[in-house]
Amino acid sequence: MSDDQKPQRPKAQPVRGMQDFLGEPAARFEHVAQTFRDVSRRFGFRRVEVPVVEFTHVFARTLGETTDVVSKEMYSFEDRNGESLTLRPEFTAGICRAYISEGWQQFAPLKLVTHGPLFRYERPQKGRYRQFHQIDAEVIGAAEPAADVELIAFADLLLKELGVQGVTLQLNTLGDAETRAAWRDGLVAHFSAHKDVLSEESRKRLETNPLRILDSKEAADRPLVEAAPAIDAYMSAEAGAFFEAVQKGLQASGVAFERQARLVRGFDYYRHTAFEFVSDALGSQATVIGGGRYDGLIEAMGGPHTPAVGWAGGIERLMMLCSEPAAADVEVALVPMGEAAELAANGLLAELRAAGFAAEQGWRGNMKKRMERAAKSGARFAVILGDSELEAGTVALKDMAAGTQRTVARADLLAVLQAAR
RNA sequence: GCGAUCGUAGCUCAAUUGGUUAGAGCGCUGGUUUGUGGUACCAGAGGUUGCGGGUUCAAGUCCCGUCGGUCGCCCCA
Repeated sequence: MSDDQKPQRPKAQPVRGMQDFLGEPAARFEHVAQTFRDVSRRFGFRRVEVPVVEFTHVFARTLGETTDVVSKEMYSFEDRNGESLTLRPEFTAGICRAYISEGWQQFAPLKLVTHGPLFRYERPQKGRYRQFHQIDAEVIGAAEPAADVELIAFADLLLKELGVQGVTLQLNTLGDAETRAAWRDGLVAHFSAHKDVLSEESRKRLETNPLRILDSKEAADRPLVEAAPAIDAYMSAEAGAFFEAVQKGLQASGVAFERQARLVRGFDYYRHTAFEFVSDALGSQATVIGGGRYDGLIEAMGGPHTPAVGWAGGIERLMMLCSEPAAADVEVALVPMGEAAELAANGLLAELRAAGFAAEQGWRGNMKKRMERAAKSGARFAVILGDSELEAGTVALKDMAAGTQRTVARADLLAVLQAAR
């Protein structure tokens, strides 16, 4: 690998579409993840960990082998055995694979959350990176509409806790298998009858994925889409009752939503509930959290018939929308002067940290430098410790915001800080 | 995969129709003050102008290529 013949070293640069975070963006990232963990705990969801890499067919099968999603947009490569592996482009397929592999049906119904990096081999652009991050929630093994309600209420509360403004929940149903099939046929008939007016892309979709014509961006398709039959005309009694139950449950939970009859999911293992939390602040990449019921997926992957529902949300997008977190990393900064004080500072730090304080000391520089660093760290208090304080068994406690300073007995410091908390 | 656009200090940007030694602010380091930060003043470090080639007496500036960023198209699980 390293070629010491050549003086030219490779540039230190990230792989295309991958990014490094430090400081404010890193804090926002952590804030989203932290809030997600907290809200998921309140809803009784358990953390699940699954691999970042799976055999390519795990994703290829669920996405449809022939689409260029598979051929072009998955981050795939061969390992040393010539086995085709893929960096996960989404969470659901891997979690379902684990559910089958590990026999997790014994725990059903399972309420699971996870978050972490995902990968898609696309040209990066605004809001889309090759490595990106999502939060994810799934309920596996529950056919009840109550599961959909709880899952959506979870997302709703999360967005509220994050302080995300201007988001609306759009809700639709894709019905059960028969309803969906009948609707699909109805749509194909409708669009085929007006094929000549249809945009070129939508004409292609007519063959591959007719439901997707409904969210075509082409202005030319608008009137046709408006005139297209809604699913309601094809709804079976069971599917209608299910959708009704979800809507009533949301209303009872105080979750606001609006019916969006053109909201669809492309793949045919999706059933019933489909929803998206859509922001008006993000341009074309408007969805912040999207999900739905995928009762057919686990069976399609070779497992037992298992109803399931889930959602995922992009952390980077949520970062852009949430109110900025208050970044107070350090509470107490120690400013020791001289070797003896530096040594003594270690004991103080240990005591403070054991008591739950975020505390640190500057490692270098004269007093001025250390005070500067203390100020930059955002610490509320500076604890100044020099030879005279050591002798007297005291410290100087400075309130950084007020600029006031007083002498405190070393033995009382912890109590004084706790009182000020 | 296709298209547009941009690459100058760690960051944000200057630099006359091509014309001396490529500048500023912020940040960083040190000092004014070897015991006091968030405000002041002084000084310093930091650049092969992304990389390679070409045109020219002369290229940060013009041309070609290449790599990278950004935005869009395709796609969006």
